[in-house]
Order: sequence, then C-alpha cells, then structure tokens
Amino acid sequence: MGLRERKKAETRSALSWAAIRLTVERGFDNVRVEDIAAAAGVSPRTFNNYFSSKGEAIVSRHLQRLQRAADELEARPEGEPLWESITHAALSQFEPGPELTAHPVTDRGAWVAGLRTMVAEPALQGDWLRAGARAEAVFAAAVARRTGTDLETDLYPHLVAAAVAAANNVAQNHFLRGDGTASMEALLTEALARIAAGLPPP
Amino acid sequence: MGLRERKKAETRSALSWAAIRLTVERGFDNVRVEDIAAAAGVSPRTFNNYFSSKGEAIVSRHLQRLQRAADELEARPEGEPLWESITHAALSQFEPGPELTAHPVTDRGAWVAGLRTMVAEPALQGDWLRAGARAEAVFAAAVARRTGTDLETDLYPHLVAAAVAAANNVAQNHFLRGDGTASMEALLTEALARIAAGLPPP
DNA sequence: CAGAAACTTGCGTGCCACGCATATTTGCGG
DNA sequence: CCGCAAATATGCGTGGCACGCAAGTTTCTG
Repeated sequence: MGLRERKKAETRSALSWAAIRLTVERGFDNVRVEDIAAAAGVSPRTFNNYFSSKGEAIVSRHLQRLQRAADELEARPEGEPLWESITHAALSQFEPGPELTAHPVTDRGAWVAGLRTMVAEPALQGDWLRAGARAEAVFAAAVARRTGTDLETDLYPHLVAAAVAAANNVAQNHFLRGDGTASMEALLTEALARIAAGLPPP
Repeated sequence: MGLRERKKAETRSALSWAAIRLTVERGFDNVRVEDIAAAAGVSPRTFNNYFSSKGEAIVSRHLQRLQRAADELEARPEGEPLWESITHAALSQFEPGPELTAHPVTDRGAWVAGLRTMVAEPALQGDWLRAGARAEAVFAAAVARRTGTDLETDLYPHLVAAAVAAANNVAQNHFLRGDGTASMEALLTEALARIAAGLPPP
C-alpha cells in the first residue's frame, strides 16, 4: 500500500475516532464538525471529503466490523453447515481489533455510559440502520457465493442476510436494554439458533 | 373526534401527501420545505411542527401502513396459528386505503417511475429504515400479547418482529429490482414461509 | 360567552453539506 | 534526482434546514 492510501486510511480513521470520542464525551449535539476536524488535525472542509455527515463518521467503525463479519463468512471451511458458518462469522465481529489497544480508555464507567447515550441518540438511528443495510448487502453476496444462489433472481441470500442482520440487531438491543448478565455472544447465538429453527411459538 | 384533531390529521395528511407528490414529480432535492408547505396551504414553520424533516413527511404514509398491519395482527382470531396470522397481517398492508381514491393518478407511467426514484433516493434510506424500525417495535408488542411472551425479558417477540420486517424488506426490494412478473403478495408470502421454515439451504 | 389551552405563524440563529477554485502533496517516468 | 500530472487538502461562499421563542389566532370547556 502506497503512502497515499495509507495516509488516507489514517485520516479517515482519525476522523471517525475523533467523532466517536467527542460524541461519547460531550453528547452528539455538543460536537461541531469543526471540533472533529480539529481533533483529527485536518480542515473542516476535509471532513466532508471523507464523510458526508457526523453520523456517517460515527457509524463507520460499526460498518467496518460488520463487513469484517461478512468476510469471515467466506473464510469458513467449505463443507461446514451454513448456519454454523454464519454463527461463527457473526460472532467474529466481537473479537477485539487493533483499534481497541491503540486508544486505551481511562474511565471505563463514563465511557460506557457515554456509549449508551450515543447509541440511543435519535439523530443517529438512521445512520446505524443504513450501515446495517450496507453490511447486509455484502453479507448477502457472501451467502450467495456460498450457497450457489443468485443475488439477482433468488430470494434466498437476501433473506438469510436480512435474518442475520435482524438477529444481530435484536441481540444488540436486548443487550443494551438488559442488565449485562447475558453476554452479547450468548444472545446472538441464541437469536441465530432460534431463527434457524423457524421461530416456532414458545 | 373533535374539530381540532380532525384538522390536525388533515393538515398532517396534506403535508405528507404534498411531500410525496412533489418529490415524485420533481425529485427529492428539487423540492424545498417551502414548496411542500405552500402546497398544503400552511406556513413553512408549521411544516416542522408536524414533521422534523422532509424525509419524515415522505415516509409517514409508509409508517402508517406498517402500523396498520401490526393492528391487523391483533385482530386475527385467537386460535389461528401464529405464522398464519402474521402472513395475513403482513399482506393486509397492500389493501388499498381511502387515500388512493382521493388522489387519482393521471399518468401512471410517470408516477411509477417517480416512485422508483423516490424509493431509491439515498437521502431517504435512513428515513425508510427508521420507519421500519418503529413499526417493528409495535409489531413486537403485538406478537408479545399474542404469544404471552414478555417484551422486556424475552427475545422471542423481537425476533419475530425483526424477521417479519426482514421478510417485508426483502420482498419489497426484490419487487423493485424485478421486472414486475412476481406480485408483491406472492413474494412476501414466500419470504415469510421460508423464514418460518428456518431458511434451510436450498 | 369568557378564559384557558392548543395551534399557527414570523423571525432569528446556528449549523451543515457541498460546489468551486486554488494550493499543496504524492507518485511516476525520464 | 527532478519535474510534471494526478490526487488530495483547504478556503470561501451559498442555499437550505431544523428549531427556539414570542406573539397572534383558533378551538375547547364550563
């Protein structure tokens, strides 16, 4: 990778990280685009060369994680049953990436609280969902390749991708709503299993 | 219903209808809030008393339809199998409402073309998804009542609602992508059946 | 019918996304 | 090692939008 691309990736990462950090610290609408750009050491105008809104910047890491999960699906062994592969791929998004160690959190309590309010921010709901939809599309492509179905004509890959996205969202919401006794991994695994079982009435 | 509420409902409807019509005719960003307000016979400032953005106004009819489907679920007979009730409820959103006859479309071809570009408009994607999420929440409540599950502690009602929303979206996207040979009803029925069958690999 | 409550409207403000022109940086071939 | 072309960063200006606030105006209630 040339210097050009590397710098671009760094700037992008710096911007999204700054957007998240400032939003967690101060709340979404106490952060101007100007602040984010300044924190990333770049001009305000440049911010909009990378992201078309504050929300997009904040959500971009989430999107990356989801896309990594889709890649993971393609990396699963060929013979593995589909839903097993899917479960592994979906769980892989929680493996901590390098960005976690790069920015150590000093006050974990305040950080988590800020994260919760950020995730709950109404102005960001559309951005989260859009990111989910984009990830769903690439996931559908992976499912299509894996199952030999056709993205254009078959309902199947889209249905599977949408169902996985649904399970992911439900698990996430339940996790945020709950008291933290259930792990995210357990919730997601259960959600996927139930969907693969056809959601029979309890 | 008093005069007050009736007028409010009328204004709201007029605004959303104007927003849709103008967007279909001219394209999303050739329509100012000012135009919508004028078309509805109301001041620009009043527009924002009803909707907090153009997108919300455009999407509001869609949201109503989805919420009607959730109501329909509660109206299904008590003994009916859950997925049968769900399918009926989901299909009910396509029954033409009174608003269709109130605003006859003159040029159907141009109208449909405009609708397609409106639905594809990137700036509206978040709004569509947000509406879907809101409808999903009320659908989950209906499922919880119907199955005797708990919205707070159980994953089940949320999973079902999310899966139905997923099926709905997939069917809709496939319909828009396709050539119109498959009916929306058939697509949605198939999608729901597949999900209720646990999405086995083909 | 009078007062309260709800709704509408006009005005002002701060912010934001983005087009365009210009300066700066990077990559590449000589 | 150098200079040119392409990519990127920046500054500036514009149009638009969401919303707070403070009157007006309409509807409801007793």
